[in-house]
Amino acid sequence: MTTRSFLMTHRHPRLTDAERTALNNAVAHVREVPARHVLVREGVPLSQCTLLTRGFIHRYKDTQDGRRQILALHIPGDFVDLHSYPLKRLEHSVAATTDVEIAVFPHQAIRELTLISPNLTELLWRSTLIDAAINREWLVSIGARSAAVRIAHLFCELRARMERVGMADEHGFELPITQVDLADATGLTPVHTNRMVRQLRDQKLVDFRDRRVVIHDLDRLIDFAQFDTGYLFFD
Amino acid sequence: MTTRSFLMTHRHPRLTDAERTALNNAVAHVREVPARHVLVREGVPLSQCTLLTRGFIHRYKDTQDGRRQILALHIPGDFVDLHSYPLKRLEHSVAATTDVEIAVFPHQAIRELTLISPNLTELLWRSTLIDAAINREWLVSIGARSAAVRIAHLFCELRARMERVGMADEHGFELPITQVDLADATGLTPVHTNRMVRQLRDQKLVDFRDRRVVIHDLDRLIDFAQFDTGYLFFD
DNA sequence: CGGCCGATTGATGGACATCAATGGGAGTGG
DNA sequence: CCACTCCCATTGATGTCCATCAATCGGCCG
Repeated sequence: MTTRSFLMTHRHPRLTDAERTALNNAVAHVREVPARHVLVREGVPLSQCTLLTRGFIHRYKDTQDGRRQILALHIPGDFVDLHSYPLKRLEHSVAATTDVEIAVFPHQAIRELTLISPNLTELLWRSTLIDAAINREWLVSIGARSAAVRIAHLFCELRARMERVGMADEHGFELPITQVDLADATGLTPVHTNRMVRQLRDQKLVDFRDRRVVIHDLDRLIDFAQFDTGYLFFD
Repeated sequence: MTTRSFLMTHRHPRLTDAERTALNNAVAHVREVPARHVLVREGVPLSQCTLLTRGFIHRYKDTQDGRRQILALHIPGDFVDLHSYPLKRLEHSVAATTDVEIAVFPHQAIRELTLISPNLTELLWRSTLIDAAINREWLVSIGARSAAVRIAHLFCELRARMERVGMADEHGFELPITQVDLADATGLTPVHTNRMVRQLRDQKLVDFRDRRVVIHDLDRLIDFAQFDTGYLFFD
């Protein structure tokens, strides 16, 4: 499977063909993992990274009192835990949200990439920082936005990211996560999440049902959600 | 001033003397900036990074409805916006919380460092990722912890980080920020923040007053705050 | 068919927000 | 040296958003 292009490298026209090839060759193997499987457990020393090629993955942290905070939702094309390369371990866990297919990059292979190409290194570094920018936007959402806006904002973000990899258009996208997941991502209870989802539906802003997000009027949703793509660094 | 060691490189014994020197030589100049001065505005193209050498800096984002979410608090020794190097711009703003002294690193100088030393590159990369880990812990705090615990947790974090640079001990530390800042960092209103600060004081867990955090029993505070240093990657 | 999970809805409670006012300390100008 | 102002801390009263508790329903699967 190493003949296949795992990374959306067309987004990075500055990469040379050699760099592109090296990147694809860094994949040790491809693996399928069933939904809910925990890929990485908090604190465990790691020696490889995961690129998601199919399905959804989330990163999360459990608190002492039994709550779960989802820190990130990943879509195909995302380097889920590239930050484990410089950090050596993660301070959170990683799990498959749905059945997934992943490409495994040994840390050693990434190290070799960084040795041959500062350019590629910067690309990878940048990728981990865009993840961090998304973390910060979620911080703004949870800290300063109302429940309904928070949910709408997340839908906008996921739509924008998924559109980028051809999995969404202005009318919506498949989102195979539960309302419980959505609640854990937005810092709300499942019950209140359900009510807010209903409210957004009633207001005809966005309809999340049957694992699918349907958008009636994207501009109106974006306006409601106070959404600005800037933090996704699509440039 | 380039003879002075700006980075806490003793924390990274793997660096060679040459690397250490190169890092220190990458400083273009040192500058003083008064409290409240905005160092970086959201979205503006950047060509340099800032290392904080004295005082406090915060990173924040203003929302449409006039709220401010503080995304990070920085203490001396922190590379405040190193992520602007791979990202070229920031999606948030950066401001001096107090009067500060900063060391300026041109992106070009950082680029040269990355060309001569993959080792150093990884150190810098790692530094930006630890910042991201802190972002995520704040996400857990705001999303899943009560107001009082949230505040206590932030005090624990700052204490641990400041102890590392000799600015705190088990009994407390100077924290020259206002309750309004604390509120904006924790996603609470200043009024409720004030009540929680008082409650923490009454419970003799931690006393934040007169720009100083006084801790009676650190173990008890850590326990109350559900604080675990793991995410700070002190290893 | 029974059991389980996720979605849904109602009733109630509580944590935190909002509104409003006072007080104190620091800086400024008369 | 004393008003005056401004910012920050503080407190009370009230309101509301979201949490909690509890129950039902539907679909899926063994």
